[in-house]
Amino acid sequence: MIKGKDGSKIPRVVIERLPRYYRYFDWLDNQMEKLSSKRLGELMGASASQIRLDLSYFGDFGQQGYGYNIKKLKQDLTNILRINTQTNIIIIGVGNVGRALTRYRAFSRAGFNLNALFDNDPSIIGKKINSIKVRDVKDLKNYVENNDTSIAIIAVPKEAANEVSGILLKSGIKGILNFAPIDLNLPKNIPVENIHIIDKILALSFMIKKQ
Amino acid sequence: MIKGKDGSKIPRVVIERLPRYYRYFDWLDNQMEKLSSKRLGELMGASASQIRLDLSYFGDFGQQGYGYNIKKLKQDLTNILRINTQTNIIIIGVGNVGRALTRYRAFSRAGFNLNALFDNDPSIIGKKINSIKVRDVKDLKNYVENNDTSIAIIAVPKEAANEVSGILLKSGIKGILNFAPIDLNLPKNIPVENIHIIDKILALSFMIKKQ
DNA sequence: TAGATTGTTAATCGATTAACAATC
DNA sequence: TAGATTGTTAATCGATTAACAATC
Repeated sequence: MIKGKDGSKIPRVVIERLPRYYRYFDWLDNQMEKLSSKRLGELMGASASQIRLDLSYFGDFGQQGYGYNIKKLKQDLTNILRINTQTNIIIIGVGNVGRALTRYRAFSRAGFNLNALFDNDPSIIGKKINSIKVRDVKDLKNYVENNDTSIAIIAVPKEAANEVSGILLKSGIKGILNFAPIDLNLPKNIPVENIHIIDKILALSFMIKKQ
Repeated sequence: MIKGKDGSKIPRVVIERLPRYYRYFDWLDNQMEKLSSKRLGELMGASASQIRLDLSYFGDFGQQGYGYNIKKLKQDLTNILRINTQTNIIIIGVGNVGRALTRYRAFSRAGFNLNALFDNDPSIIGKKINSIKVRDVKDLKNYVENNDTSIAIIAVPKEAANEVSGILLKSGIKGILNFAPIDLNLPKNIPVENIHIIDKILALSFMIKKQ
């Protein structure tokens, strides 16, 4: 269980809102010095109460009568989200999506080091994509066991996703970002975030129809 | 406001779960004939109550003492999510992410027709990507006004995202799938789904740290 | 000091789960 | 018929918002 400043459980919805706060403070930095939860709420489309309660899980960042110092809070969020720490990541599956992520600059800007790529296609194993060698997925377990790796990004077809996630689990991976359109069958102590592109566009499609 | 079978409001969380139900029924089809909400709940990691209540917003699909017929419910979800209808989509921004989406087969499998691409880079305007011509973003408004277009996918840098979404709004787009790491400033009657990859991996990074 | 604004607790709202009559 | 399972209403749980004492 994930605990906040006083040992209380932090709701997952709050954790998932944290990067959004970071985005706002990053944007506001160098524009102004401070702002209140009321003002930030107007900018974000959230209530001032929610902002104060969300942030209070992580620390006492504000000051009565003043508000939040932007530079300071941005720095605190940088630490909380480990943006200032190098985090080693790997990608499994260098098809369409995996290949695009290889070139995704935002990862390195946020402190994520892409260290290895894996695939099962003999025609690309051994080649380099964006100067990173594509390894055989057969070597995945051995690689993760012997190289510090925090997060694995799964970008394989859905038919292969559970086999890959099983290998990652056994190898001691710490977290998984899953792009395969399937729910991974993993114990709930290993954090998983899903990016189901098709689910999003289908929900959109439904909302349009009924509008 | 989006209304269900008896005119009641359908919560957004329920709409966003709908594609997931579709995935399960698609997967179960040809494996078995029927299943109960209890059994489906075990498979999905959800409560039987939630499944029955979620589905009841859209219709009476089950039968007492029997459960849900898989083929029938899959077909019903296909209609509800318009998977059987052609939906015209366009992509704005053919950088890293936009280009990958151009080759994303799952879109056409779910009934989405990618009809046009837009960018502002003179060196790619006029060229073809995956046999679709890249148009000048200056022609975006004119294109959307004169060609039936339901959904626009924004894959431009965050600095350009709000300008693009403003043009789309004025042109009468029906829904937006946004990949830019910024919150679009749009009236709330136009449905938007965000895919913030960096937010997801940062949340994961936090969860790992505190584990 | 007076005004502003925090962090936190209490009240409210909305979503999830439990219970059950209806009925296949 | 008896057992199973639905759709729906009521109870519970969790998240959001409102209120306010503390204090810069």
